[in-house]
Amino acid sequence: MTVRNDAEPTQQRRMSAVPTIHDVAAHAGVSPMTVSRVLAGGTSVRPAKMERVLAAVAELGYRKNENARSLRPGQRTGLIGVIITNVSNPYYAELQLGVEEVLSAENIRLLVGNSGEDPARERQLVADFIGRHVDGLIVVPTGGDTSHLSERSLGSIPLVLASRELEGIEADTVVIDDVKGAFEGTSQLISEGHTRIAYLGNMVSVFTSKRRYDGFEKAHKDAGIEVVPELVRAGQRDPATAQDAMEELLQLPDPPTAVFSANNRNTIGVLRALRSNALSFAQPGETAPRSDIRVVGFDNFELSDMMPFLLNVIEHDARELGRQAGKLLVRRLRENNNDAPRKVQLPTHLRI
Amino acid sequence: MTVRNDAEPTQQRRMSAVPTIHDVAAHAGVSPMTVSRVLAGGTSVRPAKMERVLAAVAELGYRKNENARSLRPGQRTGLIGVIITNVSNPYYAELQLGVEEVLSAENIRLLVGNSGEDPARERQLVADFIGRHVDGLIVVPTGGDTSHLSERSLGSIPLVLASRELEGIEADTVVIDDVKGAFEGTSQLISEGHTRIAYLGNMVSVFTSKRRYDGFEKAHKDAGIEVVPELVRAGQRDPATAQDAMEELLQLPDPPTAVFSANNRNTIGVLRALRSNALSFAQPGETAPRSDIRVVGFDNFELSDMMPFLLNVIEHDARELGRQAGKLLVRRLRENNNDAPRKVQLPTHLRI
DNA sequence: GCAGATTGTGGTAACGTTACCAACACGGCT
DNA sequence: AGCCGTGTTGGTAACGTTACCACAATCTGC
Repeated sequence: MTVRNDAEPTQQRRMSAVPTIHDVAAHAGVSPMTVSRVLAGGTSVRPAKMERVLAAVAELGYRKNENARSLRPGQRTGLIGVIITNVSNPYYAELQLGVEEVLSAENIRLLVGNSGEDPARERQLVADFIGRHVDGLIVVPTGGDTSHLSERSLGSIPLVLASRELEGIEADTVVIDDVKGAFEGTSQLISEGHTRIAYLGNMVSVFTSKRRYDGFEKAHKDAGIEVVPELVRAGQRDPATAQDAMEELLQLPDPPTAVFSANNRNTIGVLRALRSNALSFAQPGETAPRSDIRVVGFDNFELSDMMPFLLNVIEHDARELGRQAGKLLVRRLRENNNDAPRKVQLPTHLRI
Repeated sequence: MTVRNDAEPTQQRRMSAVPTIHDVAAHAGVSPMTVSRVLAGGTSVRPAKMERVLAAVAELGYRKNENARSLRPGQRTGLIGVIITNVSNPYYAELQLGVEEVLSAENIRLLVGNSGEDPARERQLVADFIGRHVDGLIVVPTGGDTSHLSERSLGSIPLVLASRELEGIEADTVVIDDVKGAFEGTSQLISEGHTRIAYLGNMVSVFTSKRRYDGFEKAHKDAGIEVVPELVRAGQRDPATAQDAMEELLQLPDPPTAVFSANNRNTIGVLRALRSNALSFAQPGETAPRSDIRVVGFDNFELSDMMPFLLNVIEHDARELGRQAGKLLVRRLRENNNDAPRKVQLPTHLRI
């Protein structure tokens, strides 16, 4: 039965603070090492002592201090950093949920940060997460300067890029098949006879936007028609600016007959513009607004099926994207290997 | 000019791993203490050395190891745990964003976990976060057993409850004025002449659900009418089950003429049920479904204004709720005081 | 009943950091 | 010249944990 020489302060601390392995050891009358062994799996510990230790753990409500544990060489923190551009976009909230689903099964916790599409903020978050010694990073990159995500900067911390690739960065990546999705959506419009199709999307500097525009363009090319330059509006990041852009398009002398919208923020803006346009021309007594403008939008979103206009969405599974990103990271962590980066591309589906 | 006796392994580590304060010290030709002082604010350090240290920090890309730092007594981790019930509900995603907005300004990072309304999972997350020595907790509690959130269990870790209170737990709390909101929404329906008003919501064991039901009931009482028991459906947690419940109500011999829905998940289910009902009775050629059933729903949600039926929502600001929760926690951390728990109640607004 | 193998246990050190104390240099003062 | 304060610097220890080693306790086989 050992007695700590500094039993007094420990006694005091126990009142308010988290118990340490020393407290458990003293309580069970063993050394801290024995406690550590019991918690590590209980090999080479006499059953009687093991029981005493477990009782002490339960009684004190002891939990390993993960921060102290991870300080020892070769130990992991059990933390990963997740940087998304904006959780308030339900698409990224789903992504976060998918990541958590996979990683919490591995008993890994998430440090979450929103970059808000700001490269400086992303860089700051990465630096902070490295300082906290995360075991890995899952990032939806904003693009621009990527040096903070380079192998030189991250050292041995595995990185998974989600939703967007980055030129010059070799890392596991999960993306969706933007080009094909946009191609199919646009082709649908063309097959219905439309030739003046508007495009609304984010800045082309964003990976997915560029790819979706490429698919939009390819569909035109394959059909032997040309994209109409004055109907292309890129740079809208939220429904409000998208609505403005769409209202502008509707004012044109020769407005588009169909719209391809490259993400859910833009689609919602388009629908709002169409409704305000339809209402301003509505007959008295007519309650349901109508519009003859066909809309196809990338990304599904909640209630897309309840919209008052005909709308087709190119749907894909954001939660699955998060799950896949999580799985790629877990695989890196488990195998600890230097395999070539893996690329996963998830399918899209045009919902009619 | 000191030279580390173990320069060899450090040299090797620097290739792949994160540099330590010793590496910086060696690089700048000073002791680790001087580096620490420079980074702590640079008091009592000769400008020349300070410059050398800062240069070394920049060159090596050194970042404090926050885990090691927080191990010292009296030091904080700069981490707080955020437990929400489900990020895929945009309401809670907004809440998370509001929390982050306030805490990232304080240079505090978020450990985020989803409880999925499962008390056991919540308990597990709390235990884990305590093990990581978070400086504080912001929790949307699921209810049920609350012992893991008791002062005895948390010790000195400050807790802020968001969106829901807990009986028997004394903690800073931010809620919205559920009772008043539900009262106003229901009163609106009653003032329009409705007397057979359905109620759809989550289980009454959930704090907000109970309060919203209370407001619903109070509006009836004040108007001198009675709640119709067979029109009350509680326990739907997602749109699908809410839709089922609403379809059931529509099948009743004497169906409701109005619906009060206690949260956005239920409102969406109600609208889906109304639409499928309207479509099944639609005349050939009629494209816009109609419904005579009046709906008022708690929580605003994106596109609520674009629904094909008349709908009033009781809106409130989830991001502001998150911000307030963050501010309450920051205040506790800063003042380190034992003030009585503060309660903040945010207003709702019936959108007509 | 004893040597030797085997298992169970504790001490020590180290992970990266910083509070505290001691030591040092340097200038100004008697 | 010697003393003392001020300002700057480094050594040491501790935070809570666990790998490694050494030793104690127990169990085999003769």
